[in-house]
Amino acid sequence: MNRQQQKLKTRRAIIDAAFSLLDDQHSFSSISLREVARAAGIAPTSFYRHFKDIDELGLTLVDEAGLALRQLMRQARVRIASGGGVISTSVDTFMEFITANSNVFRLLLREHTGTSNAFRAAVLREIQHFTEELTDYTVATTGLNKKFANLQAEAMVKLVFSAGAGALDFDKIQRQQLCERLKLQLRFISTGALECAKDL
Amino acid sequence: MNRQQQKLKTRRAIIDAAFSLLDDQHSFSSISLREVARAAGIAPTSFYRHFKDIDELGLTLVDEAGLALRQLMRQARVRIASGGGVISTSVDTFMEFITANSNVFRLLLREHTGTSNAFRAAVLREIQHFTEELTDYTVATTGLNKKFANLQAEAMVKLVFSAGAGALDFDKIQRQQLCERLKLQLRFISTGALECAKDL
DNA sequence: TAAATTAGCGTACAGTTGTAAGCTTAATTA
DNA sequence: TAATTAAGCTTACAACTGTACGCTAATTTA
Repeated sequence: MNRQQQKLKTRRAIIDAAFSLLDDQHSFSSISLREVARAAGIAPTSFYRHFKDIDELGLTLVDEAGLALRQLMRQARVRIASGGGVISTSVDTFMEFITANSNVFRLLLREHTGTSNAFRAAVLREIQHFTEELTDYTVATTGLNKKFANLQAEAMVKLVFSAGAGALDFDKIQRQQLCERLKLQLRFISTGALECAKDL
Repeated sequence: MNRQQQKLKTRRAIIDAAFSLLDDQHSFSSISLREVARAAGIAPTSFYRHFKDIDELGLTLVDEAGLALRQLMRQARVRIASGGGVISTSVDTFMEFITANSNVFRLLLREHTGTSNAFRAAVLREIQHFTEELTDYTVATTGLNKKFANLQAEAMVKLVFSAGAGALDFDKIQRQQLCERLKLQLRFISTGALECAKDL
């Protein structure tokens, strides 16, 4: 095995270990460097061969989480193209994501309101990215003016994330109900934005 | 001084100390029992004369934060009664609150997505309380059916809290812009809910 | 007044943390 | 092949954590 390959492999082990340590009871800020090292199967001090400190690892996790989110969006777009309502399909795709990757979503959720400026900024970037793409989509498909489309997209993303946060504590049936409520609320927003645009 | 009075005074000192230690860089889970004791001017072990453990203190903080929030609602209602738009007045009142009590709001925001089930449940209760009151208000003033009024209220509260989270990192001018955007988004929801109710 | 209660303190201890220093060993380079 | 590089290890240390135990002193109760 290559030296570079080995290093990448260990780096991956560290990242995977960190993700595996996150659950409903453990946030990133609550896990220690030593815990991560233990889970990754390396000595505590070896950690420094890969990351300057635990925060640098954290930012890497946020980046990876953002990447997963963007892939999710692409998946949703493919599904929409092959039939099904925009709102319904997007919400379903999102809910599938947080069910399969709850720890990844939890990370974004917590660091969004966390104690590190850098983390908050990183999560915010990902969310804004999400919002921008939705804005463009809305302008293209509905012809709503850009400002309103952006307001609508922002409100929708916030609502979806908020619902996602709630879904983490729910079982399957409760999630189903949550989804239906969310879809109606998103319908309120899209209908309201369109109606308000008339009054300009 | 009474023994009971003295005990209450110390208890208050602990609670105030805990609140004072919260800021953008320090969440409740990141502060230690010893830090709180130090800030309250008591010995670490004396802490246990007042709280079973640090979590019991945390729940007390959440309760107090919820109380402050409910008082805020009453204040908003008084303001609405004496003229001014419902949405505009509520948003302004809310923003004044998080400006003056940012640490209190930060606590709710973080524990809402935190690692303790008890904390999350406690914050959720406060938010639901908030939502219920808004639902009743909406039914009474607009005649919207209860289900839609509840969906509308929930969406609005989520959006307001989400905007509040963003406001914490903003300066005065940015907050002003945020407020205007938020008000428009709330308008979308109220208009949309009304419009969607027609289609029943 | 005597006895009981209790808020608060000091000491102590075992466990955990981040990380500095230097060694080993295997891959890379010259 | 010999010299260099570097990933990972072991050991070590000071700082901090929560909390058990027993004492003191002052208030409350009998």
